[in-house]
Amino acid sequence: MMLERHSISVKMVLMATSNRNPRRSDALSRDRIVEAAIEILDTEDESDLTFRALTTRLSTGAGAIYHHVANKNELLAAATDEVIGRVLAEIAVDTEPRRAIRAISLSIFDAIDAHPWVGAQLSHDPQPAVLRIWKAVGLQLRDLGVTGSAQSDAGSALISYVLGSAAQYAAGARRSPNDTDRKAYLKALAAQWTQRDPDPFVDEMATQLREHNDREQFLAGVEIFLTGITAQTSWLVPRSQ
Amino acid sequence: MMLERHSISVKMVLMATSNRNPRRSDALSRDRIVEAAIEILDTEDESDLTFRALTTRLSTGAGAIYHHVANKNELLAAATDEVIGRVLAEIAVDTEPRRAIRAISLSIFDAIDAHPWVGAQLSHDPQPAVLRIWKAVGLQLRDLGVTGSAQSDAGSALISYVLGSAAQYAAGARRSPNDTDRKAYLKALAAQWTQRDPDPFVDEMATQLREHNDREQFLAGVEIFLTGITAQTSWLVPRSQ
DNA sequence: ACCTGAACACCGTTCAAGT
DNA sequence: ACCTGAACACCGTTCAAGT
Repeated sequence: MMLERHSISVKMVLMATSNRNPRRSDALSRDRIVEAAIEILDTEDESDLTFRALTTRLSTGAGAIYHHVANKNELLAAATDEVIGRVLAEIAVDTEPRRAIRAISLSIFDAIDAHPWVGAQLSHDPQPAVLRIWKAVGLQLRDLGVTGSAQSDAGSALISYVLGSAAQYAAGARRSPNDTDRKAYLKALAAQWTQRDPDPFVDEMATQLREHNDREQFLAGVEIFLTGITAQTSWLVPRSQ
Repeated sequence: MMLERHSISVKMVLMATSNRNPRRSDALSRDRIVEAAIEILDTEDESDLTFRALTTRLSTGAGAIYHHVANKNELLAAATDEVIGRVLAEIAVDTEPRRAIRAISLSIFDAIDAHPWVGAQLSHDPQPAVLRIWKAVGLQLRDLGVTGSAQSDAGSALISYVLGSAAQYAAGARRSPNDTDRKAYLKALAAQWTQRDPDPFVDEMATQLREHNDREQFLAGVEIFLTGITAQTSWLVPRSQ
């Protein structure tokens, strides 16, 4: 509140410099808004992304943001698309489809590890980011010889698995930013399980829950998928071996 | 607004009858609140579940609800647990683990088809419903001979897949309540894909998207899983065949 | 065309006051 | 113990008014 006047003077300085350095212009744009949203989502809590927080950070009015973005949902989708797009673009082109599928899956997992809010977002409404993922996975499946509805089924299965894991993991990761917190969280969750259902079998499951490693378990799941797809494909099309 | 007075008089009638018929008592309880929440979520839009809507339906005050439920998140978790608990309890005990896993997966899929809001909820924070699902799946995997960390990995993979599919499907299903709407939605989404990325390969994917059947594709994914788990298990423990 | 910021129509949650 | 309902501290979104 007390910074209001100060932020105005900062803006005036920026306006002054922008005359000499147009690259540092403070002109509002969709990209700048999305960028600011990502910063807030990464730095603060997911609930801290409000239009009021955005207007403060961008030192502008609410209406100005609506001039570039239709609503909050579109803004969240754009932020998600930006993060996923960046991550998928970085994947090295690999000639071996199975290795490429592992790399794609893992890069999405890591992106959600770094930006937990993306995990929740990816299983919401039409997401442009999901098309990117479908294309990346689909191309590798094609190279693997999986086509037509089999490709659609396999792609759907893998993508649902990746997004499902991501969302599950992100739900916990949001409240445990580091490794120690994560372990404490899993321990508490395991205790909750055994308390809620005092059954020896649940006890065993709780032990596994406590001791598992997220990343390794995620990769184990990808392997189950690849094995399943390969086995089903080789059943139809015998390998040249 | 104008019904305010009327709802009060209705309540007074209920109070009068409750003296003679205690089973129809209007006493507030956690169960009654959860039940009312499920009704609103099923009947109206997800965003229509507000504490004001609840107080109107239960003809009470906001504070009364907070006396039985900690907050909105807990209410949503309880509603989700109620739906999933009901569905899992109905599954016939099947001696063949693979058939049982198919039944469990499908019943969760169908529950989310009937209550799309459950799909979004299941990939949020600690959900008691998720323990139920883990236990149901874990027991079948054990019967299949999968134990220890292999059981944990396989269970995690299957559950992530089921919840991921459910969330993806529910995201679309929320805005297309019937089959005709669903087809129109898929057609629009496919058109969006081809428009956003004019690539022959994306065109093929869009065709598959338009023509696929949700339920069949979901089951195809479960099959890929079962094949993968079986193949990996038989690799380690040769079948007695 | 782009931006401002007050105003609108909501939320979830709290809490003094009642029974 | 259980309930009431006004009040609080927020939201996303709109829109007349400015440049």
